[in-house]
Amino acid sequence: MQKNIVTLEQVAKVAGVSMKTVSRVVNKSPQVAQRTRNHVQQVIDELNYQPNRLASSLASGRTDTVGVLVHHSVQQIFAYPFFSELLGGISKGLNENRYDVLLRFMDENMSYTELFEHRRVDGLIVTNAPIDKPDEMRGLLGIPSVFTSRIALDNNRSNMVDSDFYGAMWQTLNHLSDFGHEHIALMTGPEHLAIAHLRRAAYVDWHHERHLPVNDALVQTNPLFADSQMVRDYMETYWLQLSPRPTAVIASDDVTAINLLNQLTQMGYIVPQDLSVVGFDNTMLASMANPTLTSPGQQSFQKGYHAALTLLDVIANEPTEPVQIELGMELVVRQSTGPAPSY
Amino acid sequence: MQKNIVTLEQVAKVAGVSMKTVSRVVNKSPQVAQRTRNHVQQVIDELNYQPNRLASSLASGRTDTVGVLVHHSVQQIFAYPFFSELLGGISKGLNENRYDVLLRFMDENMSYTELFEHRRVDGLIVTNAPIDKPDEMRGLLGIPSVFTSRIALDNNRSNMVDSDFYGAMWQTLNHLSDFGHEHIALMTGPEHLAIAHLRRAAYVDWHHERHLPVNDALVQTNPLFADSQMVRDYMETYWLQLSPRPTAVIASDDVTAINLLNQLTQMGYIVPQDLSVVGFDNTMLASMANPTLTSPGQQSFQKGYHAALTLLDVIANEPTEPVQIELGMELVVRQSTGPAPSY
DNA sequence: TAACTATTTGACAGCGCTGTCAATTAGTGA
DNA sequence: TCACTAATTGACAGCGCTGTCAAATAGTTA
Repeated sequence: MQKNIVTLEQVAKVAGVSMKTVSRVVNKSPQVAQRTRNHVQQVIDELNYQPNRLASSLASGRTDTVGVLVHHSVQQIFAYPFFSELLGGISKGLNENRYDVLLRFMDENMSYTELFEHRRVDGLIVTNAPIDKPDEMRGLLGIPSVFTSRIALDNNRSNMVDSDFYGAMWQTLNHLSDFGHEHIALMTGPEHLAIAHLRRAAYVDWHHERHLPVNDALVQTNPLFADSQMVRDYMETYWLQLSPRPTAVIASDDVTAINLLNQLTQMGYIVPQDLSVVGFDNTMLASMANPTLTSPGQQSFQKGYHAALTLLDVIANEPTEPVQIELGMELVVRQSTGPAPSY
Repeated sequence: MQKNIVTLEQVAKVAGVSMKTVSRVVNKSPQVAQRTRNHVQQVIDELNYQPNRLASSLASGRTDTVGVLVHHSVQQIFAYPFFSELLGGISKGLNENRYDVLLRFMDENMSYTELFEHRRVDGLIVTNAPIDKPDEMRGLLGIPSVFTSRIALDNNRSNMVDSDFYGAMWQTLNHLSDFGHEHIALMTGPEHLAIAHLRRAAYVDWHHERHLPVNDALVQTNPLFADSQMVRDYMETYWLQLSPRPTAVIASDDVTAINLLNQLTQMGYIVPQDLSVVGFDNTMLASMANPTLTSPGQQSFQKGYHAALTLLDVIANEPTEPVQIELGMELVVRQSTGPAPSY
């Protein structure tokens, strides 16, 4: 039942040329005489020849494939539009250059470098890199790789396409400040992601610059995509019980913010009259929420697209200096933020 | 600068055994004496040997990789949680069996079979297969493949893991009927997807069974994820202008339904008092909407998971009869549906 | 036409691994 | 200890392609 597989060699024999010439035609090498090319192409079509890409890659050392690694810490990653858009952008950037995506969801005991070391890909794009595994991440610096987030808080030599979270926090705080908010709560996200640290740093710096005191109780870590129960607990501890009560909350992400909105509604509070709520990432969810959600926007698709192009550049040119791109974020103001209530 | 690459041969030489024995150790073949295994493993570790999977695949004919093809018709596919969950399930099913995912977003001139014919994957999972390209889809039947939707309306010999859309429509209509709705509008989705036809068929059959007339004006195709403008146009044509007005709308998907909700709110109508709205797929969006959305739930993660296992089964056992699995859907009732208004 | 350059083509040795199957070694019972 | 079976191991020929580099051919100029 095994179908007869047509190889380069057979095509060459039938066409009466060398394998190398057929190879040139298949790979659209310009240095083949037009007549020869036509003739060989015809034989290829007749025999329905399909090149074996494995053999080709083995011989050439190129796979035209890029590994995309997704860190497990974000179990529900897929339910979050940000990641989907990012992957869409990566995919577009790669496809436009005839590269493919080998997708891998990392779990605890997977190696970040394996895909490359086993020669299955020419390079790696790592999303959601944790900052608590510096050794593993640094192991990637020796191979063509691009991160879509910081892998360490200090400057490092990774190729990186990231968003300006620090600036986004600053914008958000200015916006809330303009509305008269003085006690602003911040849900940073989990410690093992750089965003948590960047947000906290921006928050602290912003307050310092204005000579405002920082109330530590208002700045808390939380898991991404906190569910209703978590959000409820959070509210009860860091909103209802505190005095003075914060008048605004900056959530770690849009899902957490929306769960916050829903819990507040259920508890009989009105947003933004009783409390202003800010999301993060400005995913499609922000405009679907009710009230619609103020949220600083990450250009997720662009981020993925640039990450792809950057990696291809790194693969092709092996730059000696790390390529580090920071994409701007823009605060999109919607209904969930408003003037601070005067308690 | 080229790093010294360690090969099987070198390990064999250093360990003083044959290449084949090293190969056996690497592949965890049971037929290696324990002493030998230990010794070879030690050398492997010392030299930090990394197998070249390309060479291995070329020689063995197995890639341990599966291609996942996503049809382009759904540009925004990635912004829709359903697909993300599906991919998550596929990935889990494959990873558990040490298979990897090669992801490809199809565009007009990509071949569905290429990845397999080029020997880069052992099989294919096709999501969102269109029904208007029967030849291309049937070309896939000769190779190990699984579809996560129907590729044709008639019975066909594809391996398939699908959801019971027909049953879901039936449940939804019963639910609306219980609330007294008699004029129910249906947004089927686009013609080139099987869901549109299945929904329409269920809708018609349901009405026939009850000897109710079918008002063709109420059953309209629409693009998936219809945006605000489209939804507005739809409303103005098929709701406001019709007499009698439909009292409920079954949308093609949750995003369309939510856009519908938002437009209605903006136009000053109240859901479900003025109009009941039903989504489709019961994605995470349904519970985030306000009012929360009644929506028949596809087990998207499970669907992906089963598709993966089915494909691995097909690859391993080449069953002669097509494997066709239909997963149940369950209507999740929330706030967006209620008693029919009496105009 | 000769002499030279530019363009095309081909021979062949790998790329690094696995399948086959025969050879060797270890284990067992009498 | 011997004969026999079971468990281990190894030699070698590919898998199907590309890189290298030399050979052949075509094109150009004087």
